Amino acid sequence: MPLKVRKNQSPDPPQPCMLTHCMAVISGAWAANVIWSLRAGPRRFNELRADIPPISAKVLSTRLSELEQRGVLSRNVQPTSPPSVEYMLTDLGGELVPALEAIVEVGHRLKMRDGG
Amino acid sequence: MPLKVRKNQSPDPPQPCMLTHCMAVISGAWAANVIWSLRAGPRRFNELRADIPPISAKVLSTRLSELEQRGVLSRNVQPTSPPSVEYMLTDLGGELVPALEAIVEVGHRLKMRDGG
DNA sequence: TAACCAGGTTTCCTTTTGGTAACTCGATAA
DNA sequence: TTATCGAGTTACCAAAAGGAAACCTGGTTA
Repeated sequence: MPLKVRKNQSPDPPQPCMLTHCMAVISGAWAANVIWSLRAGPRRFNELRADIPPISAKVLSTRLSELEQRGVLSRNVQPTSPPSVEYMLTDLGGELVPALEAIVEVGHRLKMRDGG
Repeated sequence: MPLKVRKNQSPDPPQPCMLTHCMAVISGAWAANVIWSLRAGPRRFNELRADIPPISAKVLSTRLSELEQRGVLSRNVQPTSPPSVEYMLTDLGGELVPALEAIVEVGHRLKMRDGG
């Protein structure tokens, strides 16, 4: 007879929806790094490029508008000349920081395990 | 004069390396969901497919071998007939669970914000 | 002896992604 | 009047990733 699919303690909805939803926010290339860079305060476009060396202007720009649109960060144009633009985490974005810290924690152990 | 790139409190190495490293583990399609499904105990291949309906056999299979190779989960063949295969989190994999819980937390608020 | 089971793998195709490099804009400095 | 700056955008391209569906294996059951 076919094996039974055992009940799992964790019902699929609603948790994994949230998981999927939030993973979508931090999954794009460099998205987590952008948030990480902003956790210590506001940064300008070119500062972020310097923080995250391999990122291209195109991808950074894409990522910033996605994150802004999702309410994770805010974009503030300073009326200087030339205008400079500062990005900073919103309250919501700030809530991602502990999650990323937990991820960094695990990063350490993964590193120890397969890289010395 | 050109704007200065301000020092950020967070040095780029070594933290974002860890972040990038660990994000790579949980970034593949459905990787986080697989870990989430396993957090309550071992599951078989077809159980995982049932837990995560839109996942294809190919992607699940790919994801499982990546996660095994990275030491996040273990694969145990039961000598039954036909043999059944159980996957479960390793200790290392278990350490990802709090990180995912933090992410789910934020998922809730993101949902409230842009979806009601 | 034909069909079914678990647990995959293979093939093929489409979509998504990210990278490079060149270009834009309005304002200011040389 | 030409170059420079910050902050992007655009066009183009290559690679990677994911989905669908068919196939495989060895043992079992109808």
